[in-house]
Order: sequence, then C-alpha cells, then structure tokens
Amino acid sequence: MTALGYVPNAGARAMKLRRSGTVGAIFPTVDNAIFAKAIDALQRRLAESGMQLLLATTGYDPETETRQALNLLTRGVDALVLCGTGQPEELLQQLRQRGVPVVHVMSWPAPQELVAVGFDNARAMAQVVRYLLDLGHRRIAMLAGITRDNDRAAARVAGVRDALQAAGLGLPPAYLVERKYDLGAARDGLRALLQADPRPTAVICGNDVLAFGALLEANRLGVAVPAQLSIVGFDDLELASHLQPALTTVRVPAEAMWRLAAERVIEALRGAEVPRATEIDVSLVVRGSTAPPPPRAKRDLRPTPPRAATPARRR
Amino acid sequence: MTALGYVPNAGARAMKLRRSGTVGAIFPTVDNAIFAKAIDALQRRLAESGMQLLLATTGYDPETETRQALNLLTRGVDALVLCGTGQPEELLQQLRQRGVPVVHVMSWPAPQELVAVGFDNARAMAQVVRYLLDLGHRRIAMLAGITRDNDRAAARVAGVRDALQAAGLGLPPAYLVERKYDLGAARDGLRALLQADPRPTAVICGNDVLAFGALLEANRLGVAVPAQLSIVGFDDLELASHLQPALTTVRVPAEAMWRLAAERVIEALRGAEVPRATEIDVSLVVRGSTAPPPPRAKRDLRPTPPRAATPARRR
DNA sequence: CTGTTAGCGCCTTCAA
DNA sequence: TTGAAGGCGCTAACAG
Repeated sequence: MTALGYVPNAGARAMKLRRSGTVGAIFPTVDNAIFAKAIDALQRRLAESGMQLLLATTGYDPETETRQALNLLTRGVDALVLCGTGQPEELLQQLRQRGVPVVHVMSWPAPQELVAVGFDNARAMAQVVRYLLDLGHRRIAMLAGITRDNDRAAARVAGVRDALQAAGLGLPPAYLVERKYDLGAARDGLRALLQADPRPTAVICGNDVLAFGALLEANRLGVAVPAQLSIVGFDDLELASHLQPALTTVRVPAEAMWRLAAERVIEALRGAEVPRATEIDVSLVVRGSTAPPPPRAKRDLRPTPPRAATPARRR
Repeated sequence: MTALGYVPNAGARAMKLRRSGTVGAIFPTVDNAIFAKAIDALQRRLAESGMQLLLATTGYDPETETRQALNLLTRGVDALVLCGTGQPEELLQQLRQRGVPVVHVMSWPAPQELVAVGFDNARAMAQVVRYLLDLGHRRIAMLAGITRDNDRAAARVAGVRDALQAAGLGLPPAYLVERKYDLGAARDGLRALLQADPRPTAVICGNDVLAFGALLEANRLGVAVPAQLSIVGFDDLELASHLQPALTTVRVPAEAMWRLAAERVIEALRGAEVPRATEIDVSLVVRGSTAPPPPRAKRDLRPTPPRAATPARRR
C-alpha cells in the first residue's frame, strides 16, 4: 500500500480525531535572527512529536495578529504560540472561550490566567543599568525598539527608566529614542542620541540589531567604543560575539525557551495541567563594548557647555 | 453568526473542495537571513491570496527533505515550494505522479520538467571572477558553502572554477575550502585559506555569512581589506552594506524572486499553464571590500618562496 | 481477529 | 428563494 504511494488525508483525519496535529505560531516578523531561532526551535521540537508548525506574521500590528490568529484557528490548529502577552483583550477572550491552548513566549511575568514562558525584560534591563552605574556611567541613554504594541520593548524601556530613577537619575526625552529594528534606523537613532547635550557615555539598546547599528555608526563617526561610548545590546545573537569590539549584551537562551514553549504546547494537548508562568533566566554577558566612561564625563551630572554636534558624514 | 465566534472547519472544507488553501515550503534552515527573507516574502504573497504557509526544514539533509515533503502532502498542502533542484529523484517522481504543483526556487537553469524561479549561480560567480581578474587578481581563492546535497553551493564553486580555468588559472585544493554557513566556521575557513602559499589576494565567498566571517577574521588578523585582501560575498544581506569596509557582493533580489515563486504557485493552482524556468537577474554590487591586489602579489602567478603562515592569535 | 458502518463539517446539487 | 441530502476520507465502535 505504501508502494502505491498512499498518504493519509489530514483533513479527514483531523475531522475524525478532532485535532489536526498542527500548531500555529504568530511572530511579528521572521526577518530577525531572534525569531528565526525561535521558529527553528519550535519547528524542531514539534516535529519530534509529529506535529507541524503553521506560521503567520503580523508586522507588529495587533489587528493583523487577531486576524492571523483566527485564520490559524480556521485552519484547525490545535494550539497557538504567541509572542509576548500584549494581545488585544478581545482576542485573548475569544481564544479562552474557544478553549484552544495558548502559550505566550518572551514575557514574564504574565497576567494570571495566561500560560507563559519568558523572562523579565524589565529586570534584565535594570541589571544592565546597574552594571553601567557600577562602571561609573551617569549619562545613560536608551536606543529602544518601537514600544507601541510591543510589551517586551515597553518593558525594556520601563526597566531602564525605573532603574535610572532608583539611582537618582532619569531618562530624559533627549536620552530616549525609539527606532525600528533595522540597521539603518539604528544608526540614525544613535546619531540622534549623540546630539543630546551632554552627550551620553553609554547607550543601552533595545536589542542586538539596534546595538549592531549603534556600534557600526559609532565606528563610522569615529566615536571610540568603549573608550568614549559604551554600548549594550539584548539577545546575544551570533554576531554579537564576532563584532569588533564584541558586544556586551543580555544573553537570552532562545533555543531552550522556545523548546520549552513547544513542550508546554504538547503537555497542554495531552491534557496535562501546565504551569502558568515559567521564568527563563537571562544574564548579562560582558564583552568589549563597555568600559568606564571617559574621565571628563565622569565628573558631574550637570550639562557641560554646549558643543557642536558631531557632524554626520555621508556614507 | 460571527457574533457566536463561528469559524469554518478547514478539514471539512479541504475535504469537500479538494484543496486546503495551504502551501508547503521546505527550507534547509530558517536561521539564515536569506531564508528568513524568503519565508517573509512567500508568506506575505500567499496571505494576499488567502493561503497559508506550512513550513518545514531539513538541516540540509535530503532524506529529511523527502520525509518532510511527504509529511506536508499528508497535511494536505496544495503545492510545494522547494529550494534548488537537487531533490532526490525518487521524491521528484513521487511528486510528479501525485500531480502536486511544485516550484523550485534559487536555481536556474533547471531540468526540463521542473518549474523553477531562480538565478544562474555559476554565471554570477563567473562574473565575480572576471571582475577580480580585471582588478588584476591572479591568486583567487574560494570560501565555499558545503556543496554536498546543495546544488546552489556546488554551482557557485563550479562557476568560480570554470571561470578561473577559462582564464588559464585554476582553483587548486589549497584555494578551496568548504565551511558551514556560520561565522565561526567562516573565520576558520579564512584562516585556512590564508595558510595557502602563495597567499590568495582575493577570496570569493559562497554567501554573505561566509563573507562576514571572512571580513571579521581578516580584521582581527590585521590583514587589511581590501588593501591586502579582497573579499566578495553573495546575497547582499542587509548587513553587507553596513560593515566596514562595506562588502562587495552579488545582489540577489530575494523579495522579488520569492514573491514570483508564490505567484507561480498561485497560477498553477488556478490551473494556468506556468512558465517552466524563469531567470532572475543578479548583479555584482561593488563596495569597499575589493580593490586591486597589492603590487607585490600582482607580479606573477608562480609560487613565491614559502613564508611562515600568519599565526592565528586567540580571540 | 476481521469486516462493516456511522458520522466528523462542509459544499454543491437538487428539490420544493 | 430556501431547504434537504450526499459524500469527501478517515477512525472508532461495534458486529460477526
């Protein structure tokens, strides 16, 4: 019978068994190494249990996320994996009443009723801030991702802001810039931050892509990293350790986290009681892009006399 | 009725309509920006036509590719998108007799009976070789991807080899190294090539990831790019234009190519007659990582007296 | 242990 | 225009 090339029909199978062996995952985009890793890990773990991944992307738009979620449900997915916990309430409610298992990844803590596997974005950033403070930095700026409709990006900004406030500092408007996660935007963001007066001695980036852009732009502008400017990223992508200087960043065990998310899905589909929120540990990896601030900048917190902003040479 | 949260059941629908509205795509891996772009483009174009992407990966293993293809068919995909044309004959035959539309992407030309959208990997590389020859290079080496089970990687090596041979040169074993597509392996590969005597004055890389690694390693070793060593990549990933020096590379219009592949799928599912093989134009983008060879190296083709190999400092 | 059958939810056809 | 019914391919329950 296999000689005849028979393969079962999944539609009929799904109809009878009332499950499709298919899990949906919705990502903001797939064009970011951190999500590529996620897809990879999810896909592999699900495949090990004979399940297939159905992929959808939202372009960071919550309405699209809702549409895609319903689309996937129509497609008969047995469960959903979502990024973060910031989904529209109406969507969450609909998923709840439909009884589809949902696992939220990358955020922790999470609202009571959600199943989540993630890390504490704010706490991680607070750790970064404390590290920079310990080095002697006082002028700490942030090159953040777009926080709108992105609970992780927002939590990272909040973490930085709160930690700075706790240290008697703050995050003034000129020290906070939001940019898309691409190298061009990141470079532009760094230039904007370098216009601030006094100029920051350290820039915390919302993720490694932003940090790569910042690093490249600093190199181009002749701003020495880390001597004149410290840069910190988030994610620890492969490239982070290869750049020169190597990037100090927050390591996220993405592979393990997404694998665990897949496991939660599988448990839930087995009918097992799954833990609500699971925290994944992240840690600061110190490399060459951070150092104490230059002596002149260390002295005080008050504005230095205005200087001409570094002119942005054309590429 | 939508107020009750009704969504149709895709299984039943698929059964009745004899199509699932689902297209399968099989990639070697998703953890490479070039494939991430591909997934993104495919997914978007299919979504525009109300179709959903089912994703599978092979880890560059042809057996896994066969298994995944059958898996996807079981899942009821209406069509398949595959990378390259190097699939096992038994798989292609099975797909043919089953009558599933299949589109092969990234390779051109393709065997008569296949529907393909791709570019001529060998010709693109020949163009790179000619460019380097015109600059005056004679010692041209290649840092290739793993060619086994990868028709694109193999075609790129063949393109380089043939073009060198046509110029009365060749690609001796010491000038050809194959490495996985990751930065660590690429750096190692560059070190290996730099041991060759005489040392190459230009290195053509199988893709941009390898080129990034080569560039980073050259920087670390203090080998000036492009003054002492020219480096060429393939793909034109975002990072290529941002690195210092910016990478000379072959631009592949990935977005357009994958979109067209999706279009071919859609046409085929409409029952339209689809063009067999469509060639996508690629072009060399000259940036800062290539220049004429250093004067000393330019002189002759014969081995220079052996020197100590560049010692590989630890990172 | 093997063989038969009902029904999963939808769409299309045919009847009223 | 609205309504009823068959069958897509499978599995599980049940009969022989």
